[in-house]
Amino acid sequence: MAYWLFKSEPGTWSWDDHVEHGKKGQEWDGVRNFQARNHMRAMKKGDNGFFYHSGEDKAIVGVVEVSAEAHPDSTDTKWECVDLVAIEPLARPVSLAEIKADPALENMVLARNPRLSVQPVTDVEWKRVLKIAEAKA
DNA sequence: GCCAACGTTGGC
DNA sequence: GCCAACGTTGGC
Repeated sequence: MAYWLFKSEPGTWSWDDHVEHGKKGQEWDGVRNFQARNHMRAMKKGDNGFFYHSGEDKAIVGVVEVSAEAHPDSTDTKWECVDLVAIEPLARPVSLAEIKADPALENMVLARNPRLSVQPVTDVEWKRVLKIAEAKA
């Protein structure tokens, strides 16, 4: 099982928007970046990911699951996307500042390159973020 | 194939 | 609202 992180502006597409789509899944469309696309191609059905809000929130807010592997983006078939289902919100959002302040997470892609819209997350980082959320909930 | 210019993103 | 960083594009 691999872990990922999906970044979105809440004004454009928020966690709440995603939850409303329920269990049928939702295309993670609009990605126009080669690195991000490569990460999506590597995803397998059942992989988990974090949902991160950029802009005002700057925090990881929820957990999603890959419900369909990479396929052409219906908004632009030259690109590809995966489908995601919202699983559950974190016990409490974990902010970018907290991630940067945690020595165990300082090498997270999110801290080093916040502009990449789809990122890999290691097992260690995944567990650490969940622990922080639960510890301070 | 390289490199400069440009546009976009996102944190501050 | 500003500025720095990054990725992409296009000219050579």
